[in-house]
Amino acid sequence: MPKRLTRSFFCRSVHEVAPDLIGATLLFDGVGGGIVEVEAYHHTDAAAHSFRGRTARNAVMFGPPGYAYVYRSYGIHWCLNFVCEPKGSASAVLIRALEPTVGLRAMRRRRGVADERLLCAGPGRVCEALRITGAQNGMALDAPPFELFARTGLVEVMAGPRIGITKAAEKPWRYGLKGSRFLSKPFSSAVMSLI
DNA sequence: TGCCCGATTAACT
DNA sequence: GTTAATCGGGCAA
Repeated sequence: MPKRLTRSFFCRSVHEVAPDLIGATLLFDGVGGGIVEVEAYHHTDAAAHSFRGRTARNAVMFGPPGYAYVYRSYGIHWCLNFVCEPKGSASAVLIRALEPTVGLRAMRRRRGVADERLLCAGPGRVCEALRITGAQNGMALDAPPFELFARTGLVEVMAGPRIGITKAAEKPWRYGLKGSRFLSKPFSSAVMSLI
């Protein structure tokens, strides 16, 4: 049985936690799969919601690590983040894609598509498949209905520029599982490490 | 108060 | 490749 991720897992730099999440398993209400793509956001990073200080929307990012920060994107979609580092550093990891493994029937129904590769390939799609909304903003990640399990064994992690941003777009803070069919977009084969 | 724009997606051509 | 959908946050006035 894989080891559950606890609060302490998130009490590190967002740049350590983000690649470490590749290969971990995320379930919400018993539905989800393996994390194959994430992005890191830090308060010193112009692309981060926390960059310009605390507001009502991003308040959870300024709180303790190990909690979910969920925000509305383009007025349409929800996006899920994991808050990292010591309290107040205002950093988080955006969950961008999963390899769906548990609850495929529910995910297909919620998403309205049959193709496994399109169930969780993108941050908005992940939230739709897992039925995560603003109601989950501020919820603890180490307690139900969230379940997180550490990966078992080594994985090859790719790194590259983040998607859909204009500020600090050159920073290589997007991480993904090498060769996964479930990425929201392929990596251009630049940086890779075995962890 | 008004205006611009975004950590997106799906449906176009 | 391009664009509409859709709306709250953040900032200027």
